[in-house]
Amino acid sequence: MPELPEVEIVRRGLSSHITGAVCTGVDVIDERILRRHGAPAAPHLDGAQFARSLIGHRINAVNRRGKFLWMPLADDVLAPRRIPQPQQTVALVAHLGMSGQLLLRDCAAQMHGPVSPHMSSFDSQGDAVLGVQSRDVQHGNAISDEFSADSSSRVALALAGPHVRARLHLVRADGRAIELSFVDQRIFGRLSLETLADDGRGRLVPGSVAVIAPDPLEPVFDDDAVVACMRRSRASVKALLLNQRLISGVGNIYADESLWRARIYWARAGRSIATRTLHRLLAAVREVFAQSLDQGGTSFDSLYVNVNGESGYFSRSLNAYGREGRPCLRCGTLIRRERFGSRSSYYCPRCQRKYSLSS
DNA sequence: CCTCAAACCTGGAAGC
DNA sequence: TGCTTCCAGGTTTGAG
Repeated sequence: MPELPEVEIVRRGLSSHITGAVCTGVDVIDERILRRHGAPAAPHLDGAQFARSLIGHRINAVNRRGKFLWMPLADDVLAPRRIPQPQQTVALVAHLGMSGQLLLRDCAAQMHGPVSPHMSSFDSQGDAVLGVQSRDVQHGNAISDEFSADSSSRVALALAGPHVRARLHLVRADGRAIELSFVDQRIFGRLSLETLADDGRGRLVPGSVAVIAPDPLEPVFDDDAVVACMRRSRASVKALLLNQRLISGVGNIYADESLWRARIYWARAGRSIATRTLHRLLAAVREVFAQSLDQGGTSFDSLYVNVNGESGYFSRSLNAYGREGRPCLRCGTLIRRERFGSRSSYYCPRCQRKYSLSS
């Protein structure tokens, strides 16, 4: 499943391929991808609204914090007369959840000539000539379909392939047409449109990102402050690592890997661990991230595929996660698994002592 | 403050 | 073989 390094790999791929591209069409194949996380009945755009808000906008950049990706959109090229509201910049926000993938595909058909800021291929009503398609496959009904004559939900689903939940049609500045598909088997991933606001640290972020802390790869991440916070807490060090309001981007896999690397038992309370050791833990988190990034992202269950559809390779580098009963690669002791809430923690009982030794 | 569990999903694995 | 149940994961929310 995608964690921070995988998301960063996706970000790099997207950034190099679609920065500056204009959205010319949107297919929402399964509206559940548009729901908000958490709140069951939280308001969200329906597929048609989502498509309408996206079409005609230019993707200005691809940013990341933790496991969140967001793409700030340039002023509406369909309504250039509208007064720009710099404080109200909207971004397309994506979270891959457990099984999400963002896949790019070059379209055979290319547009003629470069895309200008005032594309003639859009009409004055703001509708893209390429069409707005939004379907709810669960009900088999086309919500809005300008090509209803030659397309049906069944056709759309067949064209989409398995687990494609949404698709953006993009045209780059060089005129090349590209499809960006959001594929997600388990539908834990999310797509949303959110306005950007200052996060209090001088960075413009979407609302859903404003509530989480910086990730360890950001320059603003403050090791001393985070360690101090951990030293004050009675919570387990693993719970602290997974607390997105303290550190973002660390998931279950990399938490176990980092703890193994720093030789810390997962259930020890933060306040029971020496300041020096906690600094070592943060360093270990970065090392594990860096190692994963070097290898181009990880995949141990083949659900994760990078932006071009290639699988990552990091699975072989896991030292603790998923290795119950197999020898620790440092000391040979068998890796154990313990329940951590409703999930698992893997650790080496020899390298990661429950109580710190004299050191 | 902290922990746990539920809800959201699917499909593979395990149990019968 | 075929059915049912369980489980995994990230995130948010709410109860205790």
